[in-house]
Amino acid sequence: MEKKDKQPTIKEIAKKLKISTSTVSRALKDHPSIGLVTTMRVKKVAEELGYEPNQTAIFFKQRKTFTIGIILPSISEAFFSAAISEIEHIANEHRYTVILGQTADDPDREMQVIEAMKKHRVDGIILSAAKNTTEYAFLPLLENAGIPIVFFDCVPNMEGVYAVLSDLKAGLHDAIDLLVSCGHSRIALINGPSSLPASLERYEGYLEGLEKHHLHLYTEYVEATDLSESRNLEAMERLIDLPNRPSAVILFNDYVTLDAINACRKRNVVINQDIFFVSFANFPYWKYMDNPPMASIEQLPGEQAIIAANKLFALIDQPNLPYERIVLKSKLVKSL
Amino acid sequence: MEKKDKQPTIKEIAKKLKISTSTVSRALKDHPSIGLVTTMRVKKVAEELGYEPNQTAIFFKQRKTFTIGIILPSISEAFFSAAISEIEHIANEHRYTVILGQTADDPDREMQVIEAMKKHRVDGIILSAAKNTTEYAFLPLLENAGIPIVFFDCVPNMEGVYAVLSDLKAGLHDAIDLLVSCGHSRIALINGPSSLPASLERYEGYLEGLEKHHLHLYTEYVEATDLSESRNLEAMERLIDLPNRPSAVILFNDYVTLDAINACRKRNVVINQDIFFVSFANFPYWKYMDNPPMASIEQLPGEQAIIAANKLFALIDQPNLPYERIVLKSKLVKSL
DNA sequence: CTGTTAGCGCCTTCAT
DNA sequence: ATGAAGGCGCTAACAG
Repeated sequence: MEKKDKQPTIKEIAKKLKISTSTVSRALKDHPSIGLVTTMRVKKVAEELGYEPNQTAIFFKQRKTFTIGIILPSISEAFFSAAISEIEHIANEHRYTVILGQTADDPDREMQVIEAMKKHRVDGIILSAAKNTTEYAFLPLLENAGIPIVFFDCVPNMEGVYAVLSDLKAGLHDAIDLLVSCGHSRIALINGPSSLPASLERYEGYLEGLEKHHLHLYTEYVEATDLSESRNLEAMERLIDLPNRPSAVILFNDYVTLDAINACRKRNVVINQDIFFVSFANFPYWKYMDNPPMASIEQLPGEQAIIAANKLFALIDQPNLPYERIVLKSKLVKSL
Repeated sequence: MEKKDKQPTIKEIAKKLKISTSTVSRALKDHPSIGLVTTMRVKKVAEELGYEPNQTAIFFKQRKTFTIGIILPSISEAFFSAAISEIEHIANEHRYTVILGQTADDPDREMQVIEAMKKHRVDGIILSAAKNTTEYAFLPLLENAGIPIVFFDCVPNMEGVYAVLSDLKAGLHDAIDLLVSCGHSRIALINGPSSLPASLERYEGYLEGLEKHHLHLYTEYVEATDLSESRNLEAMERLIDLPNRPSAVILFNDYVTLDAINACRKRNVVINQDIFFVSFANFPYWKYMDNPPMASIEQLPGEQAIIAANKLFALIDQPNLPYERIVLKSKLVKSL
């Protein structure tokens, strides 16, 4: 199982030059106290031997791995892969490496991944929590191990953490303002599972929005789905079948919206004519669709990720920054 | 910069129990020669202290990091993020960690990322090469360092490597067969940059397909784009404006297709009526579109990734497997 | 300027 | 069944 590789070490360089390893070590990093000639000679031999410092030894010695972990429910979702992409960029600028973990929204998997990262001695973690994580048992563990963690997007509802998130409520208010200004009063909501904080937030924003415009809350206008395709379709079909069909629907996210669009197609309900959609944008391809939602509430995965990453690197340099909850105002983007 | 963390070590456990570190080390891994009682006592203390083995030390000692690198042009592209997701899964089953690098299709970045991974002493690398990498200068480096590498999707056109790719030509033949069977004879191709092997392969497949059906090759039916939105649009517009406009177009990939769809919309050319598309599938959302291509040549990112990952883990266990080029037959998927 | 020494945490012969 | 000792590759006091 051992690698057969016999990579050159500073020891060999030292032997070859009949000098000490410390001199080699210093020369290699241009330590000022080493003579120019020695430095040159060392570098030459290093070059010849194809020497490369053994990072694993350095990590070990420095007690630092120059590695951060990103943990997400799912890598392949556009929202998250956009985030990873940005974080990788920033990490790269800081000469850090990124290691990756997927939780599939399973709190147990999440715990495992975090423990694995802790074992790897990552210097920090960026986490978008599994949607139904309720206990953050890993927080004291990480705290204890001195590993800073920054949450983003799906963040615990508590003090004493670093978190970056988008303010969904503001987006919802804007959405309802827009719909009302377009003459809508029968506004429905297809929400996500009630277990999610994200769902609660949307619901509250929805209520507040209605209230602000003195619109009545029809309970049959509030649907919930577990985000599966079939449930998404059913939820939309129920709304379509209502005697007083809503004229506008706000949807939990773009994937729900895609299914809702299909439901409308099946029922011959014409989007942006018989019914109007406002969605939470996770889907970068609306501009290619014939019937996009009239507006999307942009959750800015890239921006969230960038802020989270910068915060993490700040924490790695300076571990005792005050806890902070950075809330990005989600922006309403009109597509029509 | 040093972490203040003072995590417990086997030494502390040893001191506490007044036994030697070697005993602790062995007890912790249930070495048969350690008495049951000692083992228990050791484990108990380890538990109490919240001991966790320092992986960086183990990596260092074992000369193995249980880490693999994935290097891709862009993490956020659906094709690649699907691949990452699968690879992360498999790595996880093998108790391996995944580190990530993006090249943005830049050969220099690619080289840097590979060097970084080499420094990290990853146990293996999975690489989808930058689209315009022509020299694979890193191969001897990795060879030398004993780091196995498996290419996937975008692979070097040479012997002596492990590669997984999909057979685009077969897909193209199927596509042309299908189009001809639907009565098309004016079949165009919007290809990618001629520098890409992937473009060449498509072009050859296209020629072969035409030939098979004794169709004439009209040079004006072959467009190329650098994959930018504007070039994609222009290419399609030129085809639309031809006096003998093609009745079907095969497109380099789905993103080109999306733009081509928009070009048609602008020009009031109705898709799946005035003109038909066959694309290479990188886009999982056609089922939600009103005017999808009539068929897609599926490149199976997930499958490619799974095979590549399995191959890599095989190589990590057994470094001298014969070189192999695994070609997946790309499947034509009809959407209409 | 350069060498000596010691040690990071763990594992592994080799003794006992 | 356990301990002692040495070393992985590199760095960083501390001495010269």
